[in-house]
Amino acid sequence: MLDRKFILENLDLLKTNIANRGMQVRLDEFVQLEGQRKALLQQVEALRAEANMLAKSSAAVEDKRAKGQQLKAEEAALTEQLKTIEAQAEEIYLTIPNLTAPESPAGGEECSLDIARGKTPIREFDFPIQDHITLMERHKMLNLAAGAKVAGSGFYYFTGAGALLELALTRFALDHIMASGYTPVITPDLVRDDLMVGAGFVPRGNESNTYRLEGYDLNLIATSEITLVGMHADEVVDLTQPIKYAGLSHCFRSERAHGSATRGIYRVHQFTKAEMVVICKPEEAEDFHLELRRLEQEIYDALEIPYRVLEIAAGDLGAAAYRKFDLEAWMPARGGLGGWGEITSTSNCQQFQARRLNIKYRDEAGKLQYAATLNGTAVSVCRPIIAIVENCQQADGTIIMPKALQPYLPTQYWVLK
RNA sequence: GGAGGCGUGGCAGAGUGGUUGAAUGCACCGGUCUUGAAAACCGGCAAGGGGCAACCCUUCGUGAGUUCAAAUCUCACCGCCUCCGCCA
Repeated sequence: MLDRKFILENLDLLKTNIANRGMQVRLDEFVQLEGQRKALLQQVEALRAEANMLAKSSAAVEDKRAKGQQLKAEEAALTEQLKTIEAQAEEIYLTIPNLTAPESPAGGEECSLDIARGKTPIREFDFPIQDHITLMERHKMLNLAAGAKVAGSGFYYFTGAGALLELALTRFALDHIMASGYTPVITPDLVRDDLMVGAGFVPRGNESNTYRLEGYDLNLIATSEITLVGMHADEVVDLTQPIKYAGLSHCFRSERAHGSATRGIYRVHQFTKAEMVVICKPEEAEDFHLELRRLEQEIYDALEIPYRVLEIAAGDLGAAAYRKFDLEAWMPARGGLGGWGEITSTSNCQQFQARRLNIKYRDEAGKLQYAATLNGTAVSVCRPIIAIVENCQQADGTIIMPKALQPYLPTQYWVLK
């Protein structure tokens, strides 16, 4: 969230920003409610001040009692009104998005800019190619039918080389980012409602893309970003050195897949992900955002997967993101003719998330400031697997694993025959 | 699962109905001293909100309640610790 005062003092800026993001926010109503809230708050506080003074005074107890009870009744009535107004204002407040970087183009998804390419060129195939489902089933790496039987559509089993490939990918990614000072962390896969909201996710209602546990104040996490950032909620953290995590967790998303571009394991309800999170001083955030993007590019260059880098348009940014880069891998069989598919995403949330979660640090002057938070995907397992098996397939149906994964795979899995 | 105990400022730790937003120590900031540092000594130091300001309001795990008045009493919830039971 943004600072309340900042919002009220920069309404035009906010309105332009909301328009650029293609969002609907009841900003005028918010301003009106805030006005009412402050007026009521002042009345309530005046009554409380009077009651406090009375309680501390040396008046006779009987007088105190009579006057005090009267003040308390007045205060209770006004407080009731105040709570209603506050709740209404809060509801809108939570929908106000972060500001947007000047680099982010206005407009929706189609306005995102293709700004860079990976080192690996797109391969020309001189034989009819197969999609990841066919390839993985052939090599007994994937069992979609069993996933559907046991947990429903959108679930799957990784077997044999598939299972080992998940482990190899995550371990490779962790090693790579650990070398840049990221601490590996295995987090809970469940999280309480308040931290979910704090991180910017919606646990309930139509807009929710996440699972909630019936009877518990708990949700399956959509990303370990939630638990990694939530780890420091309500804390004053030491940012002499930035906090850098390499999180490993399962991720759960309830969104439904449809269309040929999402066949197989492109969009699933559960996947394993190695995630990078940085908590730093706001003035360092831009640099770390570039570091996260660089690490992502290094990982997919090493895996020899062709990709492009997108500067994400305002309309496709999450509410918390100030700026976002996506890496999209070339998936040769996607949608039949091949296509780009998102494999990573890195966002600079500036102080937006930290303000919600109350994560602060002490600056050089000793003052408390909100920290900046950033996140980026290292490896979100399913989609890179699609890219690897489709890009590395041979005319005879064998798959040659990227060299970078060899240290993480038994030798008999270096080439899947 | 049974029994008991605890949850106070960045940390440790006093405080059981009214002048306690909270003793004390550590940490931190400023100063004296010192060639410099340390030590010692002096002073400052919770957060959030409202107000031009004086100043006011809120916060002692969370929520509800009792009272003119709650860190302090009651209830519920959350978390932590100890012992017993159960068990990898």
